[in-house]
Amino acid sequence: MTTNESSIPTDFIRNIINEDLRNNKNDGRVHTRFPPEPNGYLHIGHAKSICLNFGIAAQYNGLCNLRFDDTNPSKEEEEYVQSIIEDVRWLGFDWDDRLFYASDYFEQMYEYAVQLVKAGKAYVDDLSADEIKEYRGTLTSLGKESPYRNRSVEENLDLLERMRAGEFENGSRVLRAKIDMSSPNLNLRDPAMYRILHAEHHRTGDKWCIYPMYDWAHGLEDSIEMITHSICTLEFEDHRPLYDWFLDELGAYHPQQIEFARLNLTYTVMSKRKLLQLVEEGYVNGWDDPRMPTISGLRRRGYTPESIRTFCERIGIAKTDSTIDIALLEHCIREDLNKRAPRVMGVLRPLRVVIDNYPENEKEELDAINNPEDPDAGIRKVPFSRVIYIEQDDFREDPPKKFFRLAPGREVRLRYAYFITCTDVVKDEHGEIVELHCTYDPASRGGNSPDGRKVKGTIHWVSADHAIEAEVRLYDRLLAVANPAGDENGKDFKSYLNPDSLETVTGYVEPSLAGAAPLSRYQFERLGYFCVDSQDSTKEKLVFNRTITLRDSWAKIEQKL
RNA sequence: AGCCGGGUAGUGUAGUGGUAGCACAACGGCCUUUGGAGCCGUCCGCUCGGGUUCGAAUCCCGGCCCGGCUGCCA
Repeated sequence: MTTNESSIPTDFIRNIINEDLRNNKNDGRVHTRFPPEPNGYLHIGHAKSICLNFGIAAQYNGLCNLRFDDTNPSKEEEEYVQSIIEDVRWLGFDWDDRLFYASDYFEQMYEYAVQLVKAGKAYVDDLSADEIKEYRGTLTSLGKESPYRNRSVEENLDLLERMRAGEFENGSRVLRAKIDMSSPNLNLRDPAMYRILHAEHHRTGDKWCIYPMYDWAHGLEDSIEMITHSICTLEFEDHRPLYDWFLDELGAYHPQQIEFARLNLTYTVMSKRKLLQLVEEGYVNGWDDPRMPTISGLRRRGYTPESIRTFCERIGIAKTDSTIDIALLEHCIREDLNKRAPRVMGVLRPLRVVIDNYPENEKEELDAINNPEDPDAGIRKVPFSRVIYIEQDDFREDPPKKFFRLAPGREVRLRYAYFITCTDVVKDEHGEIVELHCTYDPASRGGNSPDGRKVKGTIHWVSADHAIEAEVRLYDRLLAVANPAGDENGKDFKSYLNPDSLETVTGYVEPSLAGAAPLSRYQFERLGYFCVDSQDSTKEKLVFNRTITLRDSWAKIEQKL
């Protein structure tokens, strides 16, 4: 991909890399990696990490690997592998032939483990999980050594071999690093390196029944791939001494681990556990539900890769725990789509309007500009006729102050069409407005006013006879509060789900939209940006997802009235 | 409580010894055939107390506050 390097703001990680480059550390190489565990779908928080790692590689003329950290077969699945590959690629990044799997290194890791055992730095422990926990001590009390801690190298080697051979049951033994049971850093109190897990691995099948723990595996993966800067999130800060210990004891190539703060977004939950819960308990329709903060959800919602990358650039990188205002994400997609999305007209909540002085059975084609932000986008024809639909919101029988749209006796402009004046309001037996009668000024064709008279409002419309019916899904924030994970009141995040996060309406769109391709994006003038649904839209029945509304300054004015 | 990390406008983020910049948000105005977009402007900040220095957001000491850590998860 092309990266405008000068536009990338600096941050403490790039500062470290600059310094390393100055000192010719790693012979001037920059090599990062994005190492997801294939146990869920990628979300916008991962995008931050992806943009960081791939972005740094691009900026410094380095490389970035895509590596699956598949060390726990009980949680990982091939489905996730595929979705992750698709999502990273969609975001615009490329790893050439450097797609790796931690599981490809299992043999090498085992050999390293044998090396550590031989050096007297690791041992097989027969303690149960509960006992190990007990022996570990607490944040304030020291741990104590396992009675198995001082087995001979020969015995450890034999036991480790038999662990691998499958002689023992799940949980009956672990291989532990022999470090320091009294370390104030709990991670250093003889951490487990291998656990016994008789489980089918999605790539290695039943070849292994012992699997490496994260701390043991991750540094080795980085080392094997000759990573220079191993960037991870803050919660691994306490693990860095362990990362360093393993690599130092082994005398292996030693990348530098650097931690940064993960992304939090207002009105959003980000943990895989919570997202999984939303999917499994049916609060949303799958991982790619357009309300989900997953990459696949954002894609289906209509977000562009560019907008997500811009967002990731603007939020910055630091070590401070922070929560980004979702308004920034929304700003980024509006900004991008404003430049590129073709404009069309669509009416979501139709109100029938009959233009009494317009001839029946007549139809004319009016010119409409495809994108005022892009002169090259050209123009298109929009059909106009005697009966049209306008938005219910664009008419008020009793208009409040500053309401510029249609009202009895008032004149407005129909976008690209004519000036019309409302002459009559038709209601049903419940007093609901069902139809408007208007007259039009033939001299105002195209929306111009030859006599120079001004109208305050311009509204959108579609021709009733020519418009296409479409299902439109109006999305709003999934969560109703800014900090749903806050738990201040001890409430579960699900109690903050927004009951109105999805409203489905049947609307009418102009005929130029016939056959619109899945995932194509449009601005419905005055309403917002909409994207053709990738799953449910067909030639016969269009389905649109609302990506985001336009900024609505009338709503603000109205609020203050 | 022990260890580790962090505190710069409302929210984020630059600035690493020369007196604080950017983005979003908010607010006001201009403009407009989208109450969109754009343009202009306004508001708002260095966690506190000492110290070093001609000079401190930056260095030192102490306090306060926030986050992470007691999986055979990652």
